[in-house]
Amino acid sequence: MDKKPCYRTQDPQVRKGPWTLEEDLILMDYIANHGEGVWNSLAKAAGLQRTGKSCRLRWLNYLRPDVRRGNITPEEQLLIIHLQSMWGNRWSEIAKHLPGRTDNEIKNYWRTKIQKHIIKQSETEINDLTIPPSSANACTDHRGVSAANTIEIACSPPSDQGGSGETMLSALPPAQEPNDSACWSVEDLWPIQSLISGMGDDAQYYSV
DNA sequence: AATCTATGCAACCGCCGCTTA
DNA sequence: CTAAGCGGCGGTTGCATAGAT
Repeated sequence: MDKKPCYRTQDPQVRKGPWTLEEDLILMDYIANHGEGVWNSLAKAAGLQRTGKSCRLRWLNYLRPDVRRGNITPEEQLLIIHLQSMWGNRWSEIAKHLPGRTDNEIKNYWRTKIQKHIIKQSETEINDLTIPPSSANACTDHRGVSAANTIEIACSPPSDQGGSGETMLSALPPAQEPNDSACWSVEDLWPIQSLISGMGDDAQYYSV
């Protein structure tokens, strides 16, 4: 527990905000020589004026050599949609099935690309049902995207999906039975393929 | 060309569970 | 048994920039 949250420290020695190239190099160099360890100690030992949490986040999401950056592939996108529909926002679990992708990247991708289209689609369906648009807008924040968190589509907790050696689509868990009255999935609203094709210009990046 | 708006992403925040002394 | 420290997670924010007007 963060009884004394690091970020609230008054210590002027603790830097926050974007990492500099120099800081990146220091962290990478230290981990290359000493390995990952207790992050708070690592930060001090490396001479970084950062919190352990900040170092860990930077390393895991950006500096780690096996981190893959760039466009999400169609296979990855399908997997994200499928796993999110089953597990909800358990990004770390989802990330385990996408080698080289971080939970933060998947989370951002979901919120900025997929969620947006879900809301648009929902609003379209709501309009089709002649429900006043104000109802559909009620769940959007100042960006109009955040509130899809309220779309609770988790159906089952993550379980052992057969190990991490599986390749993308072969790792797809069996689809949930739609007759679970307490749960529903993205697929219940529209087919995944139509979701992708509905992404318009974005779809050009996902063509196989 | 200048201004406004939307978008993407890196990083921060706060909470929780586990471990250890 | 309990308190403190740490790692980890999900949600949120702020900034840079691309695109629209």
